[in-house]
Amino acid sequence: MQKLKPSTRREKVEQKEDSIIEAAHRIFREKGFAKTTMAEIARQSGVADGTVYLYFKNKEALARTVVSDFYRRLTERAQSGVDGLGSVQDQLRFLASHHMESIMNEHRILEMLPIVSAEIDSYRGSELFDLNKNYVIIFDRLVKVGQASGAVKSTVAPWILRDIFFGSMDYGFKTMMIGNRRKDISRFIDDLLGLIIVDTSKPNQHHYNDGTLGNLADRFEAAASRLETMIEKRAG
Amino acid sequence: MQKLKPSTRREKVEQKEDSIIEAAHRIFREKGFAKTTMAEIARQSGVADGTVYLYFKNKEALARTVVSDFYRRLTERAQSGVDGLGSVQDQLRFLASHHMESIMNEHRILEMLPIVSAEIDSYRGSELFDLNKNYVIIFDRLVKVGQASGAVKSTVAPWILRDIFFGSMDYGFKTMMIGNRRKDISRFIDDLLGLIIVDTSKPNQHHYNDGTLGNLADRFEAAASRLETMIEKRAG
DNA sequence: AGAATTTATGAATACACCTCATATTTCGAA
DNA sequence: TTCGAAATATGAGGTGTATTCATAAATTCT
Repeated sequence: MQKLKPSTRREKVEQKEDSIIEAAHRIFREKGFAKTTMAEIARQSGVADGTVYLYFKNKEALARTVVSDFYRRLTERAQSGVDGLGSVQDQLRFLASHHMESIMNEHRILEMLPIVSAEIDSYRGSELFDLNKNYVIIFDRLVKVGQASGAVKSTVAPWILRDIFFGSMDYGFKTMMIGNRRKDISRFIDDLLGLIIVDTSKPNQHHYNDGTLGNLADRFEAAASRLETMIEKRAG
Repeated sequence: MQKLKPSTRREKVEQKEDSIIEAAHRIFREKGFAKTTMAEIARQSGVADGTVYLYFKNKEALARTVVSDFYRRLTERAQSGVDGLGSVQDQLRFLASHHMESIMNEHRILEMLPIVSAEIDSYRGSELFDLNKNYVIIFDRLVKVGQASGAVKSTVAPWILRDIFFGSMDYGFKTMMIGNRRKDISRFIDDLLGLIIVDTSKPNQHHYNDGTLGNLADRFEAAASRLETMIEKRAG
């Protein structure tokens, strides 16, 4: 399981730790927390049962490390993806797609979050709390910019928008998993963003539902456009 | 733990089963699935360890019963609460408040859902799946009525609205739990409903022909949405 | 090289779920 | 009321898995 020949002792130790984390991630991801045994992790890491406990206090701590690493990767990919895009709309869309894809691939890892978060009391200030915060702050920053430019609804508090954004997706993916409707994901993301973003074509309107004639016309055109797109797709 | 003197044998047996479920619910609710032991449940029910297994196949089945009962109570209270209200807006608001309150009081029970739902494959068609369906259908019905009358946004597919509604709350409650912000709940519900409901300040929801332009747009969008659904169905 | 320290091992322990041989209770027929 | 069969209850023991710890091996230091 080890990749390269280690030169220093420290490297050797770290490489062993990595091989344990790797095996743990693989098995947790496949079978979830309860059905994963420490013996299997030890076997796949190529170490003895007891050795795992030299690196991790217990099964929960090991799982916590795996979840932490998941969050780090998630954040890293999200940030670098967002950085490559120009408009807030595109950035939010990327963030949503990326989040959806990630939780679908690793939902077993995400399901371990309540298990490894111990008591909610002590969750605050924990490493996991910070990692989650670090991740969602990417969304917060986009919303801040978006609200300033009028691209994102200003009628809703940013932290509430954040809960709606991530909460909807975490829940929606389950629905789509169960219903075998992976193809509905992009529709889901479109609709979700539609509730948050003011108007993709006119980024200066503050209220979607302001009842003015101009807004009415915009909404009419948007609806017509959706129908056109759909009918075109059927034809071509 | 038993409440009244049983008269028939059947009653006695059922009362014992109830006392086990009661104890299980109390302890699961307090400590969650993993930290709850069957021995403790047996002790608090006033039966021997082995007796619990005469009533439930294993710990998971017992937990499943507890979760099922939770859903039944949840649905019952939600439906009767909704029935006593007149406008769709009020009904949705009640549903949201009731859901929030329930998951805050029994989040440990809700957290057991993935544990007791076995494999996602077999979840479909299971008792729990049906119970969940029965619960969320209350929302679906309100949305259907609301979209027809223009009180609820018609730009978003009902099943997506449902995921957004429940998903946002399930996620948001955690944020507010952690942040000790119970007082923000009503603000949260207001903002969430604001995204779904077309216009809160106009409670004359029963008639779609209120003559405002905003309502006109809603009616157009509702029609477009119906067309979308129709075309989609024809294609699939 | 040899001592000291770090790291690794896997048999033994602890603990929780669950089973099952046995005991008790219930209930209807004699 | 008594007796026997069926239903129900018991808790000691089996099983599986997390975790520990006495011992061994490997590494570093002198």
